[in-house]
Amino acid sequence: MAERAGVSRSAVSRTFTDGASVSEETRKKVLEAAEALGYHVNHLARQLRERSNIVCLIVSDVTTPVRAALLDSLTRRLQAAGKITVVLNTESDEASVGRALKLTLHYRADATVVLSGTPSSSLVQTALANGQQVILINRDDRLDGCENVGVDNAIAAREALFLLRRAGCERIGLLTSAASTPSLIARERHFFDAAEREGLSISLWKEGPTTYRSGYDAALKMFARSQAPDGVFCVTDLLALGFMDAARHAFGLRIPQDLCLVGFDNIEEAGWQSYQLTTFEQPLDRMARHVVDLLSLPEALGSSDRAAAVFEPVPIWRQSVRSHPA
Amino acid sequence: MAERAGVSRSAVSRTFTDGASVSEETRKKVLEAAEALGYHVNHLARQLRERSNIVCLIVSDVTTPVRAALLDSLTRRLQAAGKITVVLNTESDEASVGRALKLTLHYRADATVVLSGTPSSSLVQTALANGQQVILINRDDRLDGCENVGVDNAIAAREALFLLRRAGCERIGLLTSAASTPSLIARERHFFDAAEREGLSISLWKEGPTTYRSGYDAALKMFARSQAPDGVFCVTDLLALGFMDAARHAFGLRIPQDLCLVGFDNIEEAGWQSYQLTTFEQPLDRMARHVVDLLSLPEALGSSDRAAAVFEPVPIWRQSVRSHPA
DNA sequence: TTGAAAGCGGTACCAT
DNA sequence: ATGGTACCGCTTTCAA
Repeated sequence: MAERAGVSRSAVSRTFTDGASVSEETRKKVLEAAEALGYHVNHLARQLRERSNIVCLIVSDVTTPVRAALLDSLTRRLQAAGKITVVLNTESDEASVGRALKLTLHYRADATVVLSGTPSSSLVQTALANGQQVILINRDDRLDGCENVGVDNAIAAREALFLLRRAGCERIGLLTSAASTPSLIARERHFFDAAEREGLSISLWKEGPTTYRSGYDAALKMFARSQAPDGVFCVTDLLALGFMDAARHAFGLRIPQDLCLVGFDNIEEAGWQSYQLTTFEQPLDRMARHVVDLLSLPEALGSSDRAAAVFEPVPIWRQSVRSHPA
Repeated sequence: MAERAGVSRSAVSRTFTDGASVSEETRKKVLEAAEALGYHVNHLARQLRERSNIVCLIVSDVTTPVRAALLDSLTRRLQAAGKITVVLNTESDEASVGRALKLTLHYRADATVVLSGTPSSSLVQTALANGQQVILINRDDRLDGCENVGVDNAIAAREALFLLRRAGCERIGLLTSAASTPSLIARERHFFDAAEREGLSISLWKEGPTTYRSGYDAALKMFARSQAPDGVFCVTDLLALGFMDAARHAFGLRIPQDLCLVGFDNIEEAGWQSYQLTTFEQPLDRMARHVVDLLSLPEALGSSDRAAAVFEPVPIWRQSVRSHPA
């Protein structure tokens, strides 16, 4: 202990606590001694009395552009808010997420933010019981006691359908992945609902994981048969980009003349010259900010308000959809 | 404290310490009580006696594909090794990195891994003095006492030049960004060295940050004048992809007939059908594994060996370079 | 095998 | 404003 500054430990503590009363003189002595000894307050020892200030991020597939972007916003903002961000990189299955969530308990995290995968309800309950705040991002299945922040999939699905119809597409398809995450399922369901309301029939295609490769493979298979679609809503930009590449390079299809494509996420790559994908942007940074707000303002809003914040996706008009029928 | 299990705290501790001697009976009692009370060992309180098990990752530009990939490997492997991974998302300037590094001291991190930016030498020294291990990734400037892991930029630069020459390129260029990170500078320098050895003159272009957009803008400017290059080594895939898009779409250049391009990193996107970029892969996962090894085996290797591990980049042959002169 | 007690690095309360 | 002290949750000697 740095009390070779010739003062008590209390004085040291007060020096590093803002709003405590220390004379300028002792303060200086302490600061000097600290400098000499290379002393730094141990933030984790503080945690023995108060909150730990730790926020755990449970995430999988960090390399996926959307995920990386979300992780970026979140870590930035958490850090700005003075939180300690621990990231738990898991698989997205329930067991892995469960293990990760259990770890957060050992770290005495004040809060856990789940970016991917869904923990079992019982595990969440124990986290909650341990005084932890649990925030789920883009999980449409609400769990009791969790706070949710996500994007409005219904709007995007409806608008996507509108765009394809306005373009005069006659055989509309929906491409999704075999990985059924809540938000993907929601986009699918809302797209079908909207189509049904208009008496349209949609062809559904599910292919592998949510990757570029899956989109590519899907197109390879779809255009190898008769009755291929001329307008497709891909539930993810990554799928859309792969789909577009295969349609163009393997089948010589022109976008948007022969085929219209709508994506979702607005990842960087969607704006690249080779793609110019029309898509919907998730306001990730605003969502991240909201998460931090949720952590900071303890119970400012009524609990019903907190339970679910849904952000409106913003359409990004580029060139993969015609503005009129061909 | 869970001694309503009817045992001492010592017993509880021993139950959760492997290799401690507890009778099966007490063990059971403790476990039951823990279950009932929802008790979880506080890993951060442990740290008051021993090592904290915390590893800090200092990183900027998380959305950049290489960075995200590295972060992914690292977090995965650290977690597998039982480490607690705290990520500090900073800007890459020295001041930000410095602030981040200072934070790691407050968290009593056992080690800090710097993925981007370079901390000042003095700050590193205080971290070292506090018993922290500091590992720098892809910083060619060696700092005293740090361990380094990186990729061999010299080989890649030489090989890139070879590829372009074999393709018969006559006006060879080098595209880099204005952000002079050590590894970018190294690639540039080695490329020039190699060219000089062969008596070749290279045209150098620096453009903005290390992004797709910069590559795009660079091409726009370069092909707007006479004497444009017919073979370019882009120090980063992202630059190469932007460059390729502008060359193709704005100038109708055919790749590789009219223009040969070599990148570096082998990000996912480089393999996409629209690009098929010939590039060099950084063995990120092996590098990540090495980092974890460095953390685990305390002083297994001689300190000179540890000081710098350089991995050989592996060439990824695709279609952006001709195999013979046109 | 078990329990008592000391100490890890802090902060907060209570006197002074 | 300052110092003394108890306590946060856990591990580790040391005796029993």
